Amino acid sequence: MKIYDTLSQKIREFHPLDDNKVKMYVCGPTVYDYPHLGHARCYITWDVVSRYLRFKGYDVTYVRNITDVDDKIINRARENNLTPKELATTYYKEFQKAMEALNVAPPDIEPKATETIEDMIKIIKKLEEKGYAYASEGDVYFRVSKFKKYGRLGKQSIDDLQSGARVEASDKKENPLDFALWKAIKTENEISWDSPWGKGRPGWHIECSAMSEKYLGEQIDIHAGGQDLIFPHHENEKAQSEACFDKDFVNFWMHNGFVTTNNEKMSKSLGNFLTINDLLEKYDANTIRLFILTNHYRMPVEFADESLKAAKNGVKRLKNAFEDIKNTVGEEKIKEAEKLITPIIDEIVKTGQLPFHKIDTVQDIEEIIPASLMENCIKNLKYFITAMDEDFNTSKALSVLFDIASCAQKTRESKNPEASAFCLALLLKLASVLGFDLTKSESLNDELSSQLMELVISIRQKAREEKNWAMSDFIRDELGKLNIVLKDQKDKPTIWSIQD
RNA sequence: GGCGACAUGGCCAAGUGGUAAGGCAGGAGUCUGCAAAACUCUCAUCCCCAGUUCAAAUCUGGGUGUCGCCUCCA
Repeated sequence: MKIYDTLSQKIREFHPLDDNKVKMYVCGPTVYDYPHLGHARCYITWDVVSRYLRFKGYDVTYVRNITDVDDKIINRARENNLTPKELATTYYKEFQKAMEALNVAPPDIEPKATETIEDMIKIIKKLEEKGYAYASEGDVYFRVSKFKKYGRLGKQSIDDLQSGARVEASDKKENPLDFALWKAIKTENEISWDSPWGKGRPGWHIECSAMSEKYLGEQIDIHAGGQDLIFPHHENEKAQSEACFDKDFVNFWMHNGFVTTNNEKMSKSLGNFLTINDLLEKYDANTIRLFILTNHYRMPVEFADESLKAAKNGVKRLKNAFEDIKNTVGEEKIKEAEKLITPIIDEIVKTGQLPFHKIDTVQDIEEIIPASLMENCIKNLKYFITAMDEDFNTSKALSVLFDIASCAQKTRESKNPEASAFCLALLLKLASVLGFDLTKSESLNDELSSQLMELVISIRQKAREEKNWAMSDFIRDELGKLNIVLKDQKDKPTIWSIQD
């Protein structure tokens, strides 16, 4: 598979550094406010990347940190009369809640900056010993001029940066470009830790160098985050880690594009952001995910209500495939189909070939699934893999889901329940690789409501038998107002579902 | 000023030099008591100009427009 690497600005063939183990580090949020759509885009993207790498058989260790100490947290806490820890905890919980609601799988390890201070100090000390860092009035700065490769990731030359003069000049720094590894306390009662340079707290960039090394080692396969982190954050991380460990820090730097509104980046500083909570009131996790994944992860995504609505209807189509087929063939058949297709998917992912050596399995399947349909499923599966192998082309991959859904519906109509279930099983599997859950549906949460619902349906059925269309349509319309949608089926009981 | 992107149908969007995936919306039909869902059919020559080539949305050059980074940001 191929992945675009920001450093080389090229799409390169991906090979893990160590066997099939993938070490992946994603820069997590600074928890000082509600997470917004930009965060959703970012973490959905890396969620899909980690899911797909696992689907491909890689042994992924996914680390995503939480920045729980920094200027913004400290200031915001002060404004609200809270300790930084209290504020960070509040918004960390909000973040977790949002991720769960978006069906973003938790990372394997989620370290917090405040729990990694010791490790940061170790790195800073080493950098100081090696001459890459210097202490100045209790602060410690990274000596940018000593690190020759500085600026390569962000494509900035030190000269240009210096003439840019947007960096904060300070008497404490040898060079305006030098950045803080450690910041001394200014007042006695602010949050701080003891260090060889006195009481203080870490600079922003050092935490990722430390957490990455602590949980994944000195070299990692993938380091990801939003495009806005390329410079200076990732540039600085890279400088610190490589200066400290004398090794290339990261094999593939990956960065996702922004969410924009009115053609402008959605960000906290611009105040034009839409929180995930607000969004979830109107659209569900699948819809938000489809909206995001229709765009390639490196392209900007323009937020528009119309696009979300389009995504919502798209999700409905995929979910209808599941619901229609479940109602026609039953859940048992779908489970059986899942058992049939799993070894096929595994084998194609691994070898690109059908498992011909497992003759028995193939013969069993041939008796149930028509060859042409089988061929179509395999074609789609391979197309999905090819698309995702090309730097995670989710937009292309999604077209496969729609094709399989349509295929499943067609076979359902042609009354081939096994074949239909087989397509559906493939759909569910590939959808889950992209983080969709098509099986989850709104349901009535208590027994009595369900029973009443059955009663209403049977009353309407009586009316229909008596050709009392006025009554039966009235019931259907009124239920519609409650977001309950009825589907009459020929020779089968009416089915209903709750749609948001 | 430096660096990096983007410009494809009504909207969103993929596109690896050989003749435009997919989704949404729209139109026509099948099914249905009517709906809904589903199914079938239908709907573009790719910002402008020049060049390379037998052949370009895809490569080169020049425009025009939009965005991002260079300061906290996913």
